[in-house]
Amino acid sequence: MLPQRRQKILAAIVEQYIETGEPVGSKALQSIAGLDVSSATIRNEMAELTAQGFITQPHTSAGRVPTQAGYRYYVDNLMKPAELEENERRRIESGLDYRSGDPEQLLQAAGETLVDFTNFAAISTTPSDEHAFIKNIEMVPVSPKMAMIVLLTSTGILKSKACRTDVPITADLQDAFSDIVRKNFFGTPLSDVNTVMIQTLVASLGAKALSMSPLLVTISDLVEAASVSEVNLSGQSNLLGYKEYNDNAGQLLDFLHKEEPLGMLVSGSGDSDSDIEIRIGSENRYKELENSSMIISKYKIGDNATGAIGIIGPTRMNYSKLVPSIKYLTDIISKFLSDVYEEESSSGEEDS
Amino acid sequence: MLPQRRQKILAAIVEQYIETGEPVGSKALQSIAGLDVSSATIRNEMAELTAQGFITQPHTSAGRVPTQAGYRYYVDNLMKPAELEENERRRIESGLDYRSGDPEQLLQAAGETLVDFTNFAAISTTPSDEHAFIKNIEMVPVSPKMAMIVLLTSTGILKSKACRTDVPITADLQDAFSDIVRKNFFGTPLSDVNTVMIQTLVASLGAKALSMSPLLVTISDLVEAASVSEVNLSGQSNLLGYKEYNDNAGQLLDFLHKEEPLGMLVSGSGDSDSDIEIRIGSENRYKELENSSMIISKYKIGDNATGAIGIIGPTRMNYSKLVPSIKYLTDIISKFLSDVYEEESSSGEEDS
DNA sequence: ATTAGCACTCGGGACTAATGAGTGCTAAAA
DNA sequence: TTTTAGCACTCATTAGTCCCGAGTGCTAAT
Repeated sequence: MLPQRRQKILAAIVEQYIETGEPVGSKALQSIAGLDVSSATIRNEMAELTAQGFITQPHTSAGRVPTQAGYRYYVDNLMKPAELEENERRRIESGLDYRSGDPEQLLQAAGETLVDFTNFAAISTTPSDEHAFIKNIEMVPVSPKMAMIVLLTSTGILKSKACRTDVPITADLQDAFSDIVRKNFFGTPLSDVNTVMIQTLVASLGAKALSMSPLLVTISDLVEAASVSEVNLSGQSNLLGYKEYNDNAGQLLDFLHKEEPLGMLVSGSGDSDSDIEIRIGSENRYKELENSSMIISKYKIGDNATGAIGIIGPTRMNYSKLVPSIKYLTDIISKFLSDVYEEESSSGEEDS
Repeated sequence: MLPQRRQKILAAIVEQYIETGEPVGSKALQSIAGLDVSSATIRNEMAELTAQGFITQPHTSAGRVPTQAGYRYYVDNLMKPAELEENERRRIESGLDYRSGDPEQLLQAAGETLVDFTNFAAISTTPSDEHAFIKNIEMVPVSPKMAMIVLLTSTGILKSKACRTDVPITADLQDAFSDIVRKNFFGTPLSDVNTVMIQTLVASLGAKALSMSPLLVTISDLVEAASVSEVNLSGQSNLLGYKEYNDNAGQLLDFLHKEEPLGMLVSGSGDSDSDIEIRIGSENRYKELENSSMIISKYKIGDNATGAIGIIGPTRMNYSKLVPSIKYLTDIISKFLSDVYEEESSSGEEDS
């Protein structure tokens, strides 16, 4: 634990640097930190902080800049989360519009809101619920040998896909299909639908197997698509403006562009004790992010489904202001989604 | 019309500049242009070309660079579209995968292909067909007071939206709904569905009006969504690499980010005599694009539906190579989509 | 009409000098 | 023992200067 005064100085350095982006020197600190000591004393403390690895100087004759460890210490011990102002609250709320009832849209909107609000890039995932089950499957004929299959899950995710069949689609076929679907899929957890399950089912169909097979494979595809939580990134171009990325912003954008690691980004470390996670610089496991920080917050729907939303920006970001904003946004999302979830859960299995 | 030799020189300048990005001088041209004249003669011609506004020099002691007018003249009169090599063909083809039957996906894939192939940004629109009509509308109950409405158009576009109802959804309601839908919407051109039409319909329902209203409004929304051709942009981050955008790439990306003008970009000038359109620098109506060129190609499905696909990049792009590539890609798209269209058109109105 | 020759221009790189913010250290003061 | 004043030192940054060389435009000869 750092001595009181040194903490104060570190906090002042971090906050000042976050605000101005310039290395901060001992003189400047004198007035900012509210300490009644001379700049020389502060310099001594700063030398200590430097030795301990919390701050560093870009070059000999410059002020100090927080290191990653410095940010970490600040975030863990010194930072006082700011109170959200009323107009900020409103701003966050007004960005979210949840009439549509579609979780994917809500998360998208939440991302956009964060982008507007923070001027960073935002990342969000649609809820993934290991206990989600199939609510409904519909087949909509499109042409003699083509149909749309529509899948709806208990979490409100809707997926659809076109499917070409080998044989013409007749009324009989449709009836048979909805029969099979009703018996085998309704209420089935998404995780239970896999290739083996589909093949076993096809095998059991006997004569109908040939005509049904493509349709069932399509169902499998849809379930797959619905299981994977979608990762959404927006506001990347905001990052271009920050001088810390300067010339190699392209690299970062390219990295963010290929979706694969994004899921990893938010899934992150398993310590679910805290609902908000701050990752600074190389704490992100990717070297492309070594100059970036993420603030990731998990939302919950009921007890099972979870997802995450957060931001990506330069390590020099206003943590104390951003954390409460993201927390607030997450709360709203959780509430919205839980409402719908409740509604749906209570609906039972009524059919027409 | 420029004299033969001057044309040759202009072409050489444009091509050389496109290749190297460096201003090209008289000496260099001597060997490139294949002219057996001295550099002094070439200088005289260059002076003429400069006077005519086709080329310019960045500073007094530098070589020449094509002006916008220079590119234009080159593109209109001098450029010989390159033959596509076999492996380039394959590369384009392999990027497109049209098993899914979903036009939106195909266009998306086409965009990605262009991005990979050209290293520029790609833009594409989904087909818009003024004669498109409603093929099917389904209602899928989700919870007591909530349903998914799914719309399918004759062009294969599928849209869905959640809808909250004021009264619980009963089997009766569902039957009534599909009855109304069948009678009033099936086969209706998208353009015929509008607020007035919906209101008239609601008014005619009498007692059922209250329960149906939200559902019908949702249909209206869906039709709206299906009518508007979606604009897709990808590969923006590629543009960061080009030094012509240097420091203000952010501006361009921001511009491309807000979707609104994108539709305008591709809809463009009405001269439909040529299926491929090249817009150089300020020929694009937006000042953010004054250093960019677009190559836009229109695809057709049957006789009605059209859309566009193209690229955006710095004016210094290899027009003679890109034009045939994009043309080829467009041909493939047209073919793919037309195939499905035929299939669907021939399907008639069979119902289950 | 073409060409050789030449003076001229000017961006960019290399080098130098001056500036000044900020430091670390030392020795005196509290 | 802690704090402070003072001072020499470092080094990024900026401005100034010089020089090089690619490329030009012009003129006079072919």
